[in-house]
Amino acid sequence: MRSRSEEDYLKAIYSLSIKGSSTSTNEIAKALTMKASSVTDMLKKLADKKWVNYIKYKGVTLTKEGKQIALQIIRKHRLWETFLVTNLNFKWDEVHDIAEQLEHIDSIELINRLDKHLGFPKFDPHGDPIPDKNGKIQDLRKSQPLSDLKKGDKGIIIGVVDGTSIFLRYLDNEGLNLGTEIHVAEIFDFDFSYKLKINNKFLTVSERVSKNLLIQF
Amino acid sequence: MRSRSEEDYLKAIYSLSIKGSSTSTNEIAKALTMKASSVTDMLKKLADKKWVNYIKYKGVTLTKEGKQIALQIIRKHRLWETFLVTNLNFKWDEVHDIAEQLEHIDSIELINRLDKHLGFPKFDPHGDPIPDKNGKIQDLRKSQPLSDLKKGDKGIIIGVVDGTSIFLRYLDNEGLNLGTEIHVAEIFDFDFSYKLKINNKFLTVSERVSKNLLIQF
DNA sequence: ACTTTTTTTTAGTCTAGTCTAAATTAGTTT
DNA sequence: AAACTAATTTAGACTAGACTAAAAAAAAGT
Repeated sequence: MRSRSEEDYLKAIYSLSIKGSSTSTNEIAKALTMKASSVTDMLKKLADKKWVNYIKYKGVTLTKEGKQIALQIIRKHRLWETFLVTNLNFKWDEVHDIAEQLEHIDSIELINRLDKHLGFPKFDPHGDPIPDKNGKIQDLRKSQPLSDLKKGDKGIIIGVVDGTSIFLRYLDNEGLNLGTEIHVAEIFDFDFSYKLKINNKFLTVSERVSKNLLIQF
Repeated sequence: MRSRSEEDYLKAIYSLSIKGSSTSTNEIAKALTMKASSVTDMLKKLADKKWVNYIKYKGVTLTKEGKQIALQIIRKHRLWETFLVTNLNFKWDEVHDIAEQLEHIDSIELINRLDKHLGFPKFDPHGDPIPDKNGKIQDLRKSQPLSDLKKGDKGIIIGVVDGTSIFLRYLDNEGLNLGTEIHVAEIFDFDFSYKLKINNKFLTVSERVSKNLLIQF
């Protein structure tokens, strides 16, 4: 059995090792808002359980088993987020904290049935890929920021680069939801803002927004 | 904030006070498979938080606030059970352990939306009433055990008296699901077994079963 | 009413997971 | 390479929530 705390650490280590391979004590501490000394303690426990490779002062990596556990937690998190948005009509910026709790519910059968119920989605409402029951992640969906599109291009919104709450709320307000089809009507050279055509209405967004919105390739 | 442990105690005390009003330390210990000394410790903490009225050696009752909390946990438990059975196709005997975890997820918004999604059900798959968001419980559904019916009577299965796993599995196997309409074709005097007509098929059940099945009035 | 049994509480111990403060190691600068 | 700085670990303390064993109170039996 795994404690909730152990799962939080494994997930954090996984996320941090996406960029570089090895992760430092301080990085983990910051990610979990804990003190470095607490992290050291836990890393020893995780190493005893063979979920991480840990060498004093040298940082930490996940073992195969540790990575598999992390992927299953991420799978649960993203499936629950999908459920909350598509079945319970939550906005995509409201679901994170609830999914953070639901991801620790312990039942493989539950999560496989939820997966089926949702139609085996490959991406969550933020556009992040959902690992399958074996931990396999679909090749990243081909996408580019809106700012790479040219006048006349079309595409579908499939995610965001920076998922902060304020930004997601803005998108929601403007009707820029996941799955919305957009059409670049105009690009204004002087400030690189984009005039979009969406369902026969026009909307102009700033350069900043255009760099943050991911459009299906 | 409440810990999972505190919630488990409040729920147990609520369930035990359905019959008698006051509950003893030993009863709680047995219900939670803990030692009496652990229960005493926790009762003091719950009393400090004004969730129970506790007098040494004299047993314990819930305060208004404590009862309200217990009802909300029961509400969550039963709504999740309903979700698992009606949306994810679990059998009614498979859902208890999972609901036991889900009932501690902390989000009022989540549970209200789940309630709406399920169509504001008044009873869970076991036939137990679901408290509403104010903790109100609908008057118990009028029901009687099958053993009270006479030859020729009709009714709908709405619950069970004893919800042990073996029994529920038996029912499932025989096609005796919640909501199934039954018709008493014959009662055999020599052993009080019941011959039922269900969707034009016949099925005989023992006296024991007939006392355990609740039929809508 | 006195003794025995049962129930409940107290006192002290243990573990997981956090913290602070001090010590150690690694990295960087001169 | 010595000295300083930053990162990491160690040592020791704390809390919640469980436990065991012993003491105290209540209930039951004679």
